[in-house]
Amino acid sequence: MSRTPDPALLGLAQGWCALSALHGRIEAHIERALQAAHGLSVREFSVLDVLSRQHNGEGGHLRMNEVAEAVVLSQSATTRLVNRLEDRGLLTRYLCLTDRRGIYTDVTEAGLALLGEARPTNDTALREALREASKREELAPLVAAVESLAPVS
Amino acid sequence: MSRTPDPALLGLAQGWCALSALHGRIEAHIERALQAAHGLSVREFSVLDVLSRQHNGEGGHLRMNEVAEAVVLSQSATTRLVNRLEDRGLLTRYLCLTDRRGIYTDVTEAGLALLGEARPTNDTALREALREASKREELAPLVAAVESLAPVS
DNA sequence: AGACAATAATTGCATACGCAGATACTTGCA
DNA sequence: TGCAAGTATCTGCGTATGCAATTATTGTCT
Repeated sequence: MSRTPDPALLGLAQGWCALSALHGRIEAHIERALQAAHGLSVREFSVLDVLSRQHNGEGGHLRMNEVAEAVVLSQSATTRLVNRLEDRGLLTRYLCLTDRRGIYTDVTEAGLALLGEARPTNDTALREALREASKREELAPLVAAVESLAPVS
Repeated sequence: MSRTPDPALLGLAQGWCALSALHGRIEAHIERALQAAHGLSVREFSVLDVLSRQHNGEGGHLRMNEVAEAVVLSQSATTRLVNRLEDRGLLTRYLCLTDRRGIYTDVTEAGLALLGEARPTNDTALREALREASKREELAPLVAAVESLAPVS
């Protein structure tokens, strides 16, 4: 009845399961920390972080759809997320001059300040979540993989 | 102005970012496939999968809160998720006889059948998503880590 | 037994999400 | 110029989520 069709495939499924579980645990933990301390959701923090990085080098600013892809969110959700941050004065919108379909965003001083405050909270919560997850047998190897991702360079 | 306080910490943040992005991409891809082919969400599939495994050995059935932890979901969301599956006739609820606070669930024949149909869809979509993600430089190492998670054993 | 804390599950509420359709702008081609 | 196709963003709608409060059951202590 219940056969094991493909061992390699079973491994893949387990890997995905572990990835999903680890992601869920970390996200929940950081979400609570950021929300309690700064009234920011994980995604809001993530967007501010991405936008602040792109602005740093004064290279090319990101269009809405590029932001959406960077944080893996639908375009509609990105629109509303940016709306929220704009309403709170954390960033500003402005149209692209050469193509008025495109919309750019700048993180304001207030946004950068909040981001700066929130970053330690985020990092601490991340470390805690990883430490907690590494206690679970099925998650430990993935935790190790994440920790060894960008070691030096 | 913008200093780099702790390189190790930066690595952690990048690792978490990659983990998050990879998870989001895989989930979105599988979600579309499962939804289109079987009207199942990723989480619904996940719950059916977990429950069917636990029932196999006829070991101990899972309580609601154990299910919630297994799929990393709040208890309220789990209640409603199980409600949906029960309404569709994919599983049944029954009270634990020795502790009437606890509630157990059995996957029905229909549930097992649907799960069996959906599993190949899930696996195929997972492979596609991983293959796609491995093309992205920042995700490739994590993809490799996931793929090498449960190789043999 | 009776009171009180602890545990399991559910429900009310506000919010964020994705999909599909609508709107605004640009580009290409006649 | 004028019109069709393509691209970027936003809006309407239904649904899933988490938190906090609620209900039901069990265990403990006197």
